Amino acid sequence: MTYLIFDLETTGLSPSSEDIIQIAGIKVRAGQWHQGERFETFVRPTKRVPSFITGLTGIAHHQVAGAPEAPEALRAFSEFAGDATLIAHNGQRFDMPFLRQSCLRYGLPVRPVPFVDSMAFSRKLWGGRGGHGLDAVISRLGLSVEGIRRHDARGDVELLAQAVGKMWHQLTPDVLACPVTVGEGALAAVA
DNA sequence: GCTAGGCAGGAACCCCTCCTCCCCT
Repeated sequence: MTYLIFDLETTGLSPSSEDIIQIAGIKVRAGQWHQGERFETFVRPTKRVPSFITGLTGIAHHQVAGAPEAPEALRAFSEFAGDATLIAHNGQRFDMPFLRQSCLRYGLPVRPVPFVDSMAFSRKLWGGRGGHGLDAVISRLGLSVEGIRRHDARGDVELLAQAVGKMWHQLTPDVLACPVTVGEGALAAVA
C-alpha cells in the first residue's frame, strides 16, 4: 500500500474564502517512512499573502506570485498522488475540505481518494490525554525539529511522515494493515 | 498588533441535538 503524506499552507483558515499557497507531499510505502518520492509546489493565490501568514509560514507574496495557478497545481498534485492513500494532520477538517473546495471553485471535476487523518493515530495511542496537534505529537514522540522549518509544508510533511511511521509502529507491527480507519477524500480528477 | 470557519467528540439522553473545544493556516 502506498501512502502520500501531505500538507497545505494557505492564506487563512476558511476554505471558502482563502487560497492554497503551498502543497508538499512525500509518497511512501507503508513501513518505509524515511524514504519517499517528494512533491512540492507553491501556488499562486488570488490575493496578497497576509503578513501574519508570512510571519507564520515564512512564505512571502513574491515567492508565490509567479507560481502555478491553483488548477494546474491541483492537477499536478493529483497526478503525483496516483492511487496512494492520502494522510494529513487534521486533514479531515482542514486539508481535505480545502482541496475539495478549491476544485469546486475552479470547476475542476474531482475523484474520490482513500484518506486517513493522522490525528486518529494520536487519539488511538493517547486517547484524551493532552492535545493531538502536530506539535504535541512531535513532542511526545521525541522527534527532532532541528533544521526543519515548521509551518513550511515541506518541513511539516517531513515531520509528519516520521510521526506517522512511529505511531503506526507503536499501534501495530503489521506494516500492511492500517491501524486507523481509512475514510474518503477528493482530489482533482486527472485525464 | 491582530483575526477567523467549521468539524469531531463528548454530554446528556435515548437517538438525536446541542455545546465546547480542538486544530489547521
